[in-house]
Amino acid sequence: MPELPEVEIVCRGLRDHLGDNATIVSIELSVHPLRQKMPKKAAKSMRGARILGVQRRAKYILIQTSKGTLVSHLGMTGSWRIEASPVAKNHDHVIIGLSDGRFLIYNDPRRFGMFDRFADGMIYRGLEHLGPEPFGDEITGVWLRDRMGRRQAPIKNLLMDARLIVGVGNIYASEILFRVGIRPQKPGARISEASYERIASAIKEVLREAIDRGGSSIDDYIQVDGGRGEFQNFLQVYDRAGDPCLKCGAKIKSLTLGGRSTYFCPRCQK
DNA sequence: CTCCTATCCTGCGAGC
DNA sequence: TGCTCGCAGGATAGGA
Repeated sequence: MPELPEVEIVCRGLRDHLGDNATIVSIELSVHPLRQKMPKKAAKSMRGARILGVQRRAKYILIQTSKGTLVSHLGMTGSWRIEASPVAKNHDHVIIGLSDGRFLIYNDPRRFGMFDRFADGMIYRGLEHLGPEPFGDEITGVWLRDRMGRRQAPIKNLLMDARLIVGVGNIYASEILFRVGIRPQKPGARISEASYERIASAIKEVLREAIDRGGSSIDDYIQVDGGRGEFQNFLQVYDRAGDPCLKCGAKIKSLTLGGRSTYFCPRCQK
Protein backbone atom coordinates (compact mmCIF):
# COMPACT_ATOMS: atom_id res chain seq x y z
CA MET A 1 0.00 0.00 0.00
CA PRO A 2 2.22 2.77 1.16
CA GLU A 3 4.61 4.83 -0.89
CA LEU A 4 5.28 8.48 -0.23
CA PRO A 5 1.83 9.79 -1.27
CA GLU A 6 0.02 7.26 0.90
CA VAL A 7 2.24 8.00 3.90
CA GLU A 8 1.69 11.72 3.38
CA ILE A 9 -2.09 11.17 3.41
CA VAL A 10 -1.81 9.13 6.61
CA CYS A 11 0.20 11.91 8.25
CA ARG A 12 -2.42 14.48 7.29
CA GLY A 13 -5.14 12.19 8.61
CA LEU A 14 -3.35 11.79 11.91
CA ARG A 15 -2.89 15.55 12.18
CA ASP A 16 -6.54 16.21 11.41
CA HIS A 17 -7.87 13.63 13.81
CA LEU A 18 -5.48 14.22 16.68
CA GLY A 19 -6.00 17.97 16.78
CA ASP A 20 -3.98 20.13 19.13
CA ASN A 21 -4.46 18.67 22.57
CA ALA A 22 -4.21 14.90 22.21
CA THR A 23 -2.55 13.20 25.15
CA ILE A 24 -1.50 9.57 25.37
CA VAL A 25 -2.85 7.68 28.37
CA SER A 26 -1.72 4.18 27.38
CA ILE A 27 0.13 2.21 24.72
CA GLU A 28 -0.69 -1.45 24.40
CA LEU A 29 1.55 -3.71 22.27
CA SER A 30 0.74 -7.07 20.73
CA VAL A 31 3.01 -10.02 21.50
CA HIS A 32 4.03 -10.31 17.84
CA PRO A 33 7.22 -8.66 16.67
CA LEU A 34 7.30 -5.99 13.98
CA ARG A 35 10.47 -5.17 12.07
CA GLN A 36 11.14 -3.02 15.09
CA LYS A 37 8.87 -2.34 18.04
CA MET A 38 9.28 -0.27 21.19
CA PRO A 39 9.94 -2.18 24.41
CA LYS A 40 7.04 -2.56 26.85
CA LYS A 41 8.88 -0.36 29.30
CA ALA A 42 9.09 2.49 26.82
CA ALA A 43 5.40 2.09 26.06
CA LYS A 44 4.58 2.45 29.76
CA SER A 45 6.70 5.58 30.04
CA MET A 46 4.69 7.32 27.32
CA ARG A 47 1.73 7.80 29.66
CA GLY A 48 0.93 11.49 29.81
CA ALA A 49 2.84 12.41 26.65
CA ARG A 50 1.25 15.25 24.72
CA ILE A 51 1.20 14.92 20.94
CA LEU A 52 2.80 18.03 19.50
CA GLY A 53 2.80 17.32 15.78
CA VAL A 54 3.05 14.77 12.98
CA GLN A 55 5.75 14.90 10.32
CA ARG A 56 6.70 12.72 7.38
CA ARG A 57 10.28 11.88 6.43
CA ALA A 58 10.55 9.64 3.37
CA LYS A 59 8.03 6.86 4.11
CA TYR A 60 8.35 7.25 7.87
CA ILE A 61 5.74 8.85 10.10
CA LEU A 62 7.21 10.92 12.92
CA ILE A 63 4.89 11.79 15.81
CA GLN A 64 6.44 14.43 18.01
CA THR A 65 5.43 14.20 21.65
CA SER A 66 6.44 15.82 24.91
CA LYS A 67 8.26 12.55 25.71
CA GLY A 68 10.22 11.96 22.54
CA THR A 69 9.40 11.06 18.96
CA LEU A 70 7.29 8.09 17.90
CA VAL A 71 8.53 6.66 14.60
CA SER A 72 6.23 4.50 12.48
CA HIS A 73 6.82 2.82 9.15
CA LEU A 74 3.94 1.07 7.42
CA GLY A 75 6.01 -1.53 5.59
CA MET A 76 3.86 -3.19 2.95
CA THR A 77 0.58 -3.57 4.80
CA GLY A 78 0.57 -1.24 7.79
CA SER A 79 -2.25 1.19 8.55
CA TRP A 80 -3.26 3.58 11.30
CA ARG A 81 -6.87 4.11 12.22
CA ILE A 82 -8.84 6.05 14.82
CA GLU A 83 -11.54 4.28 16.81
CA ALA A 84 -14.04 5.78 19.22
CA SER A 85 -13.90 2.56 21.24
CA PRO A 86 -11.26 -0.19 21.51
CA VAL A 87 -12.61 -2.38 18.71
CA ALA A 88 -9.86 -4.96 18.25
CA LYS A 89 -9.16 -6.41 14.83
CA ASN A 90 -6.86 -9.20 13.73
CA HIS A 91 -3.26 -7.94 13.35
CA ASP A 92 -3.63 -4.91 15.59
CA HIS A 93 -0.12 -4.42 17.00
CA VAL A 94 -0.21 -1.03 18.70
CA ILE A 95 -3.18 0.47 20.51
CA ILE A 96 -2.68 4.00 21.78
CA GLY A 97 -5.31 5.22 24.22
CA LEU A 98 -5.97 8.96 24.11
CA SER A 99 -7.20 11.15 26.94
CA ASP A 100 -10.42 11.95 25.08
CA GLY A 101 -11.35 8.25 25.07
CA ARG A 102 -10.43 7.51 21.46
CA PHE A 103 -7.88 4.96 20.31
CA LEU A 104 -5.18 5.24 17.70
CA ILE A 105 -4.46 1.77 16.34
CA TYR A 106 -1.69 0.36 14.17
CA ASN A 107 -2.62 -2.72 12.16
CA ASP A 108 -0.16 -4.69 10.03
CA PRO A 109 -0.85 -8.23 8.74
CA ARG A 110 2.61 -8.84 7.32
CA ARG A 111 4.45 -7.05 10.14
CA PHE A 112 7.05 -5.47 7.88
CA GLY A 113 6.34 -2.15 9.54
CA MET A 114 7.95 -0.65 12.62
CA PHE A 115 6.96 1.43 15.64
CA ASP A 116 9.39 2.76 18.20
CA ARG A 117 10.11 5.75 20.36
CA PHE A 118 13.22 7.88 20.32
CA ALA A 119 14.19 10.28 23.07
CA ASP A 120 14.91 13.88 22.08
CA GLY A 121 18.29 14.01 20.39
CA MET A 122 18.15 10.34 19.36
CA ILE A 123 17.35 9.21 15.83
CA TYR A 124 16.16 5.98 14.27
CA ARG A 125 19.04 4.36 12.42
CA GLY A 126 16.90 3.83 9.32
CA LEU A 127 16.57 7.60 8.88
CA GLU A 128 20.28 8.33 8.79
CA HIS A 129 21.25 7.23 5.30
CA LEU A 130 18.19 8.65 3.53
CA GLY A 131 18.51 10.87 0.50
CA PRO A 132 16.57 14.11 0.12
CA GLU A 133 12.83 14.50 -0.25
CA PRO A 134 11.74 14.58 -3.89
CA PHE A 135 9.92 17.92 -3.90
CA GLY A 136 12.83 20.23 -3.18
CA ASP A 137 14.11 22.73 -5.73
CA GLU A 138 17.54 21.09 -5.59
CA ILE A 139 16.11 17.97 -7.27
CA THR A 140 16.85 18.78 -10.91
CA GLY A 141 18.01 16.91 -13.97
CA VAL A 142 21.61 17.81 -13.22
CA TRP A 143 21.23 16.63 -9.66
CA LEU A 144 19.85 13.25 -10.78
CA ARG A 145 22.45 12.87 -13.52
CA ASP A 146 25.27 13.53 -11.05
CA ARG A 147 24.08 10.65 -8.88
CA MET A 148 22.70 8.18 -11.41
CA GLY A 149 24.47 9.06 -14.64
CA ARG A 150 27.44 6.72 -14.11
CA ARG A 151 25.50 3.78 -12.72
CA GLN A 152 24.85 0.60 -14.69
CA ALA A 153 21.78 -0.41 -12.65
CA PRO A 154 18.34 -0.03 -14.26
CA ILE A 155 16.96 3.48 -13.85
CA LYS A 156 13.90 2.08 -12.06
CA ASN A 157 16.10 0.55 -9.36
CA LEU A 158 17.97 3.81 -8.98
CA LEU A 159 14.75 5.81 -8.61
CA MET A 160 13.67 3.42 -5.85
CA ASP A 161 16.98 3.65 -3.96
CA ALA A 162 16.19 5.68 -0.85
CA ARG A 163 19.86 6.51 -0.33
CA LEU A 164 19.70 8.57 -3.55
CA ILE A 165 16.20 10.04 -3.28
CA VAL A 166 13.33 9.01 -1.03
CA GLY A 167 9.67 8.35 -1.61
CA VAL A 168 9.53 6.58 -4.97
CA GLY A 169 8.24 3.05 -4.54
CA ASN A 170 7.40 0.26 -6.92
CA ILE A 171 4.12 1.61 -8.28
CA TYR A 172 5.23 5.18 -8.88
CA ALA A 173 8.61 4.20 -10.34
CA SER A 174 6.81 2.50 -13.22
CA GLU A 175 4.38 5.40 -13.58
CA ILE A 176 7.15 8.03 -13.62
CA LEU A 177 9.10 6.20 -16.33
CA PHE A 178 6.00 5.75 -18.45
CA ARG A 179 5.35 9.47 -18.25
CA VAL A 180 8.82 10.32 -19.56
CA GLY A 181 8.92 7.53 -22.17
CA ILE A 182 11.97 5.70 -20.80
CA ARG A 183 12.19 1.94 -20.35
CA PRO A 184 12.62 0.92 -16.71
CA GLN A 185 15.51 -1.43 -17.47
CA LYS A 186 17.62 1.29 -19.14
CA PRO A 187 20.91 1.77 -17.25
CA GLY A 188 21.29 5.10 -15.49
CA ALA A 189 24.48 5.73 -17.45
CA ARG A 190 22.62 5.65 -20.77
CA ILE A 191 20.18 8.42 -19.95
CA SER A 192 20.76 11.98 -21.15
CA GLU A 193 20.72 15.06 -19.00
CA ALA A 194 17.62 16.26 -20.85
CA SER A 195 15.88 13.02 -19.95
CA TYR A 196 16.97 13.35 -16.34
CA GLU A 197 15.42 16.80 -16.40
CA ARG A 198 12.12 15.28 -17.48
CA ILE A 199 12.46 12.52 -14.89
CA ALA A 200 12.98 15.12 -12.15
CA SER A 201 9.79 16.88 -13.20
CA ALA A 202 7.84 13.63 -13.52
CA ILE A 203 8.83 12.47 -10.03
CA LYS A 204 7.36 15.64 -8.56
CA GLU A 205 4.29 15.63 -10.80
CA VAL A 206 3.32 12.01 -10.27
CA LEU A 207 3.82 12.06 -6.50
CA ARG A 208 1.99 15.39 -6.23
CA GLU A 209 -0.95 14.15 -8.30
CA ALA A 210 -1.13 10.98 -6.23
CA ILE A 211 -1.21 13.01 -3.02
CA ASP A 212 -3.91 15.27 -4.46
CA ARG A 213 -6.03 12.19 -5.17
CA GLY A 214 -5.55 10.74 -1.72
CA GLY A 215 -3.00 8.10 -2.74
CA SER A 216 -3.54 4.72 -4.37
CA SER A 217 -5.62 2.15 -2.54
CA ILE A 218 -4.71 -1.12 -4.24
CA ASP A 219 -5.67 -3.63 -1.57
CA ASP A 220 -6.12 -2.12 1.85
CA TYR A 221 -7.68 1.21 2.66
CA ILE A 222 -5.05 3.67 3.65
CA GLN A 223 -6.62 6.69 5.24
CA VAL A 224 -6.93 7.14 8.96
CA ASP A 225 -10.71 7.41 8.74
CA GLY A 226 -10.93 4.29 6.57
CA GLY A 227 -11.45 6.20 3.32
CA ARG A 228 -9.79 5.12 0.11
CA GLY A 229 -7.54 6.98 -2.27
CA GLU A 230 -8.45 7.50 -5.91
CA PHE A 231 -5.13 7.47 -7.71
CA GLN A 232 -5.32 3.74 -8.46
CA ASN A 233 -7.92 4.74 -11.06
CA PHE A 234 -5.34 6.92 -12.81
CA LEU A 235 -2.43 4.49 -12.99
CA GLN A 236 -1.20 4.20 -16.58
CA VAL A 237 0.87 1.01 -16.48
CA TYR A 238 1.11 -0.48 -12.99
CA ASP A 239 -0.55 -3.92 -12.85
CA ARG A 240 -1.85 -3.50 -16.42
CA ALA A 241 0.22 -6.20 -18.17
CA GLY A 242 -1.56 -7.35 -21.32
CA ASP A 243 -3.95 -4.40 -21.29
CA PRO A 244 -3.73 -1.72 -24.00
CA CYS A 245 -1.53 1.31 -23.42
CA LEU A 246 -3.79 4.27 -22.69
CA LYS A 247 -1.66 6.44 -24.98
CA CYS A 248 -0.93 4.24 -28.00
CA GLY A 249 -2.88 1.00 -27.61
CA ALA A 250 0.13 -1.35 -27.56
CA LYS A 251 0.04 -4.15 -25.01
CA ILE A 252 1.59 -3.19 -21.67
CA LYS A 253 4.45 -5.53 -20.77
CA SER A 254 5.83 -6.61 -17.42
CA LEU A 255 9.22 -7.78 -16.24
CA THR A 256 11.04 -8.27 -12.97
CA LEU A 257 13.66 -5.75 -11.85
CA GLY A 258 15.32 -5.95 -8.48
CA GLY A 259 12.86 -8.68 -7.59
CA ARG A 260 9.90 -6.36 -8.14
CA SER A 261 7.27 -6.47 -10.83
CA THR A 262 7.70 -3.68 -13.34
CA TYR A 263 5.38 -2.41 -16.06
CA PHE A 264 6.00 -0.41 -19.23
CA CYS A 265 4.68 0.27 -22.71
CA PRO A 266 7.03 -1.24 -25.31
CA ARG A 267 6.00 1.37 -27.88
CA CYS A 268 5.91 4.57 -25.81
CA GLN A 269 9.04 3.84 -23.77
CA LYS A 270 12.50 3.68 -25.35
C1' DC B 1 31.63 0.80 -4.50
C1' DT B 2 27.98 -1.43 -7.23
C1' DC B 3 24.66 -4.74 -8.17
C1' DC B 4 21.79 -8.55 -7.10
C1' DT B 5 19.42 -12.03 -4.16
C1' DA B 6 17.12 -13.59 -0.27
C1' DT B 7 14.43 -12.61 3.68
C1' DC B 8 11.04 -11.00 7.12
C1' DC B 9 5.20 -12.38 7.19
C1' DT B 10 0.22 -13.08 6.05
C1' DG B 11 -3.45 -12.98 2.65
C1' DC B 12 -5.41 -13.50 -1.65
C1' DG B 13 -6.32 -14.74 -6.34
C1' DA B 14 -5.29 -17.94 -10.11
C1' DG B 15 -5.30 -22.40 -11.58
C1' DC B 16 -6.20 -27.11 -11.05
C1' DT C 1 -15.57 -26.61 -3.06
C1' DG C 2 -10.87 -26.83 -1.56
C1' DC C 3 -6.13 -27.27 -2.27
C1' DT C 4 -1.36 -25.46 -3.64
C1' DC C 5 1.40 -22.07 -5.64
C1' DG C 6 3.11 -17.61 -6.56
C1' DC C 7 3.03 -13.06 -5.72
C1' DA C 8 2.12 -8.49 -3.15
C1' DG C 9 3.01 -1.41 -2.27
C1' DG C 10 9.50 -1.89 1.78
C1' DA C 11 13.89 -2.17 3.82
C1' DT C 12 18.08 -4.42 4.72
C1' DA C 13 21.85 -7.88 5.27
C1' DG C 14 25.11 -10.31 2.85
C1' DG C 15 27.46 -12.29 -1.19
C1' DA C 16 29.65 -11.87 -5.73
